[in-house]
Amino acid sequence: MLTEERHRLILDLLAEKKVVKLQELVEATSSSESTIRRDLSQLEKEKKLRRVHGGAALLHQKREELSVLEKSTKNIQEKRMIAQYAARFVQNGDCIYLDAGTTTLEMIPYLNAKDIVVVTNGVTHLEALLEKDIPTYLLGGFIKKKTKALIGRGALNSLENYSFDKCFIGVNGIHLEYGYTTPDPEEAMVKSLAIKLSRQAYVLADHSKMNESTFAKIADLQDATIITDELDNELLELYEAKTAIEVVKK
Amino acid sequence: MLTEERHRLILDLLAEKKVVKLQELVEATSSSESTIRRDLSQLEKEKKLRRVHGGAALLHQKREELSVLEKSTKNIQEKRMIAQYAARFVQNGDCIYLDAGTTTLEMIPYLNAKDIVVVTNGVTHLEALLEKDIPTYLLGGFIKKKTKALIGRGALNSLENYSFDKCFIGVNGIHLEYGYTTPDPEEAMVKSLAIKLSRQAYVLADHSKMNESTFAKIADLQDATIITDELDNELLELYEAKTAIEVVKK
DNA sequence: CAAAAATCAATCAAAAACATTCATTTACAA
DNA sequence: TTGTAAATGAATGTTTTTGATTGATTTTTG
Repeated sequence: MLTEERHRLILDLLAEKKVVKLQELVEATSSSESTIRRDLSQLEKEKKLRRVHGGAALLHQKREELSVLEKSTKNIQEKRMIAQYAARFVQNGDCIYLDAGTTTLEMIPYLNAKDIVVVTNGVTHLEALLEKDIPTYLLGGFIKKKTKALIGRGALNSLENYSFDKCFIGVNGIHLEYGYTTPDPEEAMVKSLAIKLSRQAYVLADHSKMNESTFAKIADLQDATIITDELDNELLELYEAKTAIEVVKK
Repeated sequence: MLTEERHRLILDLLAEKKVVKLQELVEATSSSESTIRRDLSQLEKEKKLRRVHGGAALLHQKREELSVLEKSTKNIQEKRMIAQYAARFVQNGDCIYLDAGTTTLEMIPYLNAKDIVVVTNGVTHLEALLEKDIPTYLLGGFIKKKTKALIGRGALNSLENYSFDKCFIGVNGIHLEYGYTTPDPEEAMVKSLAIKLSRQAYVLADHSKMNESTFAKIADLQDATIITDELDNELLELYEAKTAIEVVKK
């Protein structure tokens, strides 16, 4: 393949996709990494594109990713730990429901079981899921602007058509007496139904959510297995008396 | 083979392929490398082409890259023109369905009617819709990776719960005999149902789609109003005999 | 924070493509 | 036919391109 051809192909692919990985280009052109790197360097010199770690991007590009990055730096370590732990429960062939929310979003990179199918109400989850080539179904319904979660009657109707091996739900409060809670009743209904439709339900929450309760109840403690990252022994015993609980070690 | 002949052949091949390898020319002309090199040098001097390592390329490859950009920009402008025109049909209080696809996506910035509600199967439409603070419902269903459109039984089920004042559908073919068509049958079903559920349906397509047909039929011509950007008078009359059609002026 | 993995730049030798030269062939007019 | 100029193809040494390798750097992971 001619240099000229490669350059053209690279720019075309880039125009189409906004960002391209080096490996994709290696595949698309059947040439070596070295060659592609040289191409990218040259094209960058010619101001045709911008190199980024792992590939290349269009010159003038939005910084959506940046804002996502900024947003997620805070509790991310803890959430990722929980997410990674939770992802281990997913087995080959499982049909799982992934609740909207950052913790469940973090699970996706660790979903390495084969032949799984994912249903979710989180629009933000889509990109990551498709990136991993996981067949994905989205619930219908009303879009909640702030969280980009699908809620309402449409979401419940959609959900009723499925049943799951496992579901993974993010919550805002876990409380010995009040069970699992979240601030938005509409979201609570979706989470609640997802739990009912699953053979096994997992609730993901970092330690700041323990012994807290918020407005809308999702389910009773015993309806799900808790996955969290910290809990002193005294409380652990109290919770263990009521339901299964997994505490992820740091 | 005559020199003149060879030169003509080279230029023809080049015009067709944009880039041509020296070896290809050697084969095509049954002459030696040296000869072809001389030809290329000469033609370059005459500004008929540009030599590149390994062969030759069209002279204004750079400009042509631009023109690819221009072309896509032009296409976008046509699409935007159609989209802007279509957006005028949306009135205060309307419930509308926006089909997935780039043309309907372009409509969103022009949706300035008040109190409208939008239902869509295009995940990519979401951001723009929320940006404009338009209450939005998403269909459920399976996510088609390439287009990020929601399709399949889930989408149809979701769709059945609604009915619309107007729907705006992108198509790949408009044909006097075969009606509206699109390549993917799954998408066709969704589009078809949306049209059935709407009091008034609009089909958006630039002129390149006119008199074309693709695999899967969506609906008959008379089931929707066509909005396009170019059509000679003769054809216009033929179409007008069958359905309403709006031709957007440049 | 440290280890592991991925990505990167720099270097080098092999392969491909190059310009140049020269002997031979071809075209064509004398 | 013959002379001459243009065109051709082969041979030469040079330059460019390429893919592999190395160790450095960045990013991800635990």
